Amino acid sequence: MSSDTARMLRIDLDRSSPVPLYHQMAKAIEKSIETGELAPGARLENEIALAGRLRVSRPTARRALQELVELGMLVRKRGVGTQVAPVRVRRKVDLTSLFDDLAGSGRTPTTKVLEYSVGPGTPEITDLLEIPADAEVVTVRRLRFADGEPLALMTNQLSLEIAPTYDELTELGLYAALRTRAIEVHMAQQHIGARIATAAEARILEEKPKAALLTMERTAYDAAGRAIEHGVHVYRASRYSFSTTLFAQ
Amino acid sequence: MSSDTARMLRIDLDRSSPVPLYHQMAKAIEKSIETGELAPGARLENEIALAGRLRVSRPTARRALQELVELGMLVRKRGVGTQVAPVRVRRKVDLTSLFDDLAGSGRTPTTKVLEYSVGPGTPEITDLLEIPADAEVVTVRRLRFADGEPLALMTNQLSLEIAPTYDELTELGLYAALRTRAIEVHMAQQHIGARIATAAEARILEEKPKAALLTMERTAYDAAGRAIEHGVHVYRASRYSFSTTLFAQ
DNA sequence: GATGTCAGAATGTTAGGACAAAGATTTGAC
DNA sequence: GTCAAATCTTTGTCCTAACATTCTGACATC
Repeated sequence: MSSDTARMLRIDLDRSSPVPLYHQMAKAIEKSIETGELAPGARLENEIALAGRLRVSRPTARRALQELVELGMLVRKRGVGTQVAPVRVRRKVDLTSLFDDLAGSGRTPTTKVLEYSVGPGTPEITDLLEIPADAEVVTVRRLRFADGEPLALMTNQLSLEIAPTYDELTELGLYAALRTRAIEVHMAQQHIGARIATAAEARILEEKPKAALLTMERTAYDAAGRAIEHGVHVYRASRYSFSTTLFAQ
Repeated sequence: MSSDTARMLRIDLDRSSPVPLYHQMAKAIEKSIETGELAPGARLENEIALAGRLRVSRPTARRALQELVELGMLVRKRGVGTQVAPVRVRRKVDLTSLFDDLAGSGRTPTTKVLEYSVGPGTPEITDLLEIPADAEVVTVRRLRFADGEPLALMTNQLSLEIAPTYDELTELGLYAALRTRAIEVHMAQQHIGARIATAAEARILEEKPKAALLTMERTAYDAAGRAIEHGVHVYRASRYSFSTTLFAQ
């Protein structure tokens, strides 16, 4: 009954590292789970034994386990112990992964910049970006391809002050270009909807006239709550859909 | 300089309550933030002073503050202190709120059950629900209205063993009915897309022929990772869109 | 006047201990 | 044999204490 007995993990801690001990522990256990050394349902040692064996205090061991509970990888019950959570329950939180999930799914993303213009913003956009009404706004329109096939038409607007240059934009993605300027997106609000393609959109996206499009409107903010960017994206519904994993509470 | 001085919050702790002290503290501070007593950017006392004043240990105070940091309501910096986060950065994580956000937005949701049938499931659905291939499956088709106007057509399939009765379903929502049977949805995987309405869908939803529909396919799981329910929903894109708030990392 | 150094202030990490609460198991009474 | 009480195991809460790290600002130096 190997699934019934607690598993003794081999964990090496580097006490001279600046990485906290609890995080080293958490990463080591996480790795054991991902490699399958710890199967779903497997019981871990109790925290006192674990702490004793690794020569750390119980709070340190607890914090490591807690970190994994919050990631959904472990489940703990009083009087029972700590078990590895079932696979499906442990996906990480839906991050602001933009388009580059394409690369992750083995497709090759490319981009064509259709427009890069600077000018005064409409009242709507200066309001959304929380900049003065007379401030200059950069408008970027890009066509995104996957394996050479058009997939999405994206219009983004940013304050001129933080906007990447045309060259930066073509070489990196928008968010990657912003990151080189130390602008990090921390949070975004999105609205996802659908509508029929206009004639121009259908032509650009190589879709049939009046095809269904998936639309996404996003405003991104940095950690201080300042608006960074507003985007209106339309995707070919025949080729693309959003996948998310949601958690209760 | 009231925004420069640390704010002394009045916090009452009930030490005879079964609610942990750190959680009582966190809730009290959260309330102060929500009522505006603590404005965004306001500095809190340092954790040692806070702990001393409330007669709790520093770890307890830290844990309370940490809870609020994870909710995005506080920002802490070493050598600086603890500040209230800007408003927009602190929305809670997108929960599995299903349709009942309608009620929250002031519209009146009603439901008409179009179909409630029991029978053997297709291989696809028994596979998704992880039940034996010859198991019986309940199929429910419902039409959802907001303020009397059709909004969505939802088809849900569940194992017969856990399926609510017809009566339960009409009185409560699907998830509420499941909850009365102690079945809690913990996680769901969703795919959101778009397509053109079929003639039948357009008629039922009172849309124009070939209107754009927003589609959502969802499989819901309980905390143990068991599949509970699979649903295929189509929404009138002219009347409905999904709103989400995403966080990096 | 610009720059480097240092002290103070605040949070971050880690230790070790005591007791409480909840679930599982064993024991005991009937 | 069955049910309830007692016990054990395990995690949850809370405490005190010490040291490390980082940011800020003041001071001194060049």
